[in-house]
Amino acid sequence: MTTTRVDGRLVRGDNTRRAVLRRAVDIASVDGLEGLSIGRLAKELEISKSGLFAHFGSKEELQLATIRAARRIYADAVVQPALAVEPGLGRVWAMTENWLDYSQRRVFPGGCFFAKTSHEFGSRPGAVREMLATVYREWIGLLEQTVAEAVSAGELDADPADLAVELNAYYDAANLASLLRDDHDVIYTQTRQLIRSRLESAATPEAPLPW
Amino acid sequence: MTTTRVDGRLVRGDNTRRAVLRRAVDIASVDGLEGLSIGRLAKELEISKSGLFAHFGSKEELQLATIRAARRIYADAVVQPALAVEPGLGRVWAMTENWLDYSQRRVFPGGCFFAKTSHEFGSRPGAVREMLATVYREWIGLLEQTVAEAVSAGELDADPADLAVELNAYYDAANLASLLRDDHDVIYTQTRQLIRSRLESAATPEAPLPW
DNA sequence: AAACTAATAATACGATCGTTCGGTTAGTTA
DNA sequence: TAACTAACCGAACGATCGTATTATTAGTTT
Repeated sequence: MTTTRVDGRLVRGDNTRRAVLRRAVDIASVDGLEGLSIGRLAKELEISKSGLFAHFGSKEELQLATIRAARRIYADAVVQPALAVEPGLGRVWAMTENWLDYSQRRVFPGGCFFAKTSHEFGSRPGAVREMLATVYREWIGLLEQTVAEAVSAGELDADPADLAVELNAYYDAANLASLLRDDHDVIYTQTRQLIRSRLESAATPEAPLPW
Repeated sequence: MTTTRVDGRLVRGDNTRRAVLRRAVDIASVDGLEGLSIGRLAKELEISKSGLFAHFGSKEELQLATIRAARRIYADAVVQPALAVEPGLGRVWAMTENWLDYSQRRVFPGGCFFAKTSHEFGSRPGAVREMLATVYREWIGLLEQTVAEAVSAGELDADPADLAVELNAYYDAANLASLLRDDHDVIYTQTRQLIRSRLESAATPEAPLPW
């Protein structure tokens, strides 16, 4: 068996690391970054606890790596497909559709990974909270910029910072409702309609409506 | 020393129970209902672990009792003062002010107890999730009814179920932002303004604006 | 083939978890 | 005062937690 080297790392070890993190994000989305225990993770993957541990060096490093892995999955599911749509109201709507799909399809089995973990660590000082806060600011900033492009294009008339916060509020509310209620279709359908209404009230007469 | 009896329970034991739950809601709002450990709770209160445990019989019962205790505190802080305001747009606004104050004043040190624990247990089947789901439905129902009263009074023109969901979305978004950002004043001021705007857009011309 | 390195494993550590059991204290009732 | 009960405590249980140490395997390099 041959292995190649990437950035001085053996591919064998990197595959393990990837498998660990793929499982880790799923576990954490259900049981949190604290409920994500090293022993359980090793048992489910059928590898040794100490071998797994060696990849990260500490629980906190595992948690940080898990957040980075979740961020990549999130970027692939929500952000990148929206960036393929040209700037303007269409992209704002694409971001909305992608986000609600991401929550509804359960890209993470426990719903939005970041809603879950941000609430878990939001009032616990430390590196984990700092990273989650950074991801939060990144995301709101991206949403704000997306709205700002639509304003520049003359398709929306709104304060980008305000509308970004509002859109994000709708997203998270739908995600939380889906955790506590059984009628998921109702929730996401209602949320889509509410956001359409909100965007219509901010759209200029010339704006082509993307729905 | 004399003790009296209430509902067949000695007051001595009930005082202990109350003290335990008062501390429990604070811990859970920061570290979650799972991070709420019996040993830690006993140590902080300087009582024995087994004596504390005997009051509840199981960890899950402690968690359920903690949710009930938090619900009472929430009712006192948010709901009851709003019910003192006469039905209509004024009461809707009172609910909003009380909620944002409840979050901002940190009635629970970790922010909204229910945002925290609902995210923690939302994807974990069991009695705890069921109780949190019930509290959620209660709360949204109350909000919806409050809006409906304002509609009946001719002060708002909106679908009560929709507007209730929207208001709750704004509340939770402010709470989460306050967990991840440092500029709390900005967050709550912005949220108040956003909700005022939303309510003005739904208010009838005759409605007296309560702000 | 020998030397070397990265990846993984075996084992054990002290701490803490929820829970159980048996005893002790405090206070009521007969 | 004696009997009784509710409240509380001390100690221990098996399990699991994160982490450290030491060994072994797999694969590369010379």
